[in-house]
Amino acid sequence: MRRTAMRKPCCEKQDTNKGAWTKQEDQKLVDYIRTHGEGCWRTLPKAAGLHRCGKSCRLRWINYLRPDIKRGNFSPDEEDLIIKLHALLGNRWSLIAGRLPGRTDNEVKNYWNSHVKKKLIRMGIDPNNHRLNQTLPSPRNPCCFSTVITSSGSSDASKPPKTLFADNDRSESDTASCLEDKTIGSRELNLDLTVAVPSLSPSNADNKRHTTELKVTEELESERCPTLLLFR
DNA sequence: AACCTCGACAACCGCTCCCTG
DNA sequence: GCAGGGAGCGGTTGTCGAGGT
Repeated sequence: MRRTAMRKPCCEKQDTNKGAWTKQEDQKLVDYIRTHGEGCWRTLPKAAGLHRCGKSCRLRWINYLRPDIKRGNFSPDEEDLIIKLHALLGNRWSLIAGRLPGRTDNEVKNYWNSHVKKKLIRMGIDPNNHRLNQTLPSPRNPCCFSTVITSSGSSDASKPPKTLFADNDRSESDTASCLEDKTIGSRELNLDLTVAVPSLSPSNADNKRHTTELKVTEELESERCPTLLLFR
């Protein structure tokens, strides 16, 4: 890591607005990007006549103003995919969001933290490593697993589970060891982890993405993530 | 009606990555 | 090879509205 002492701030703090964006600011940003395109976020605020930090502009555009943003609730399919991808990738929200058309990393992250995480915890699953917690839910009452088990895309916890315990008499230890023994990788899930390339030119973005994909692939090769079993 | 709590989500901040000179 | 700078990412915080007491 490189830390540069006395590094210049990304913007002149005393001259920038903070907090919620106004309609006028949104309009200025949209108009500017429509005319000039994305890029050079550092100079954009000044050029667009905005008293905002470049980072703030970028975030506002990416998370809210972009025309291809999909607003509204996440579908059960999307939720399942988020859980699967999180099991594979961890907190790499941008990679996860890349698999969800119209969704942003911030949105996925927020959804994870406010919905999915709690849901998994309720089901006795550690959301950090996707493993069953020490205190396993009883296999005789497996409904607590229904969200992650259903492979049809439904994540409605009120519906009966499909399969985790095909044999409800399976012991807790059997289940745990079964989960522990499985090594799941991207190939088994048939997940193409290539992130959609934006319409911008190749260059920085592509190079970065390529590097990230390589890293992810390497990690997946050796990754052991037992709870992915639940999704198949 | 007033207050409190909680959930959802927008936005900020600090850090890291990677390109360029 | 190194330092500086821009862009992107993820964690965290702030704000607001809904629901409960």
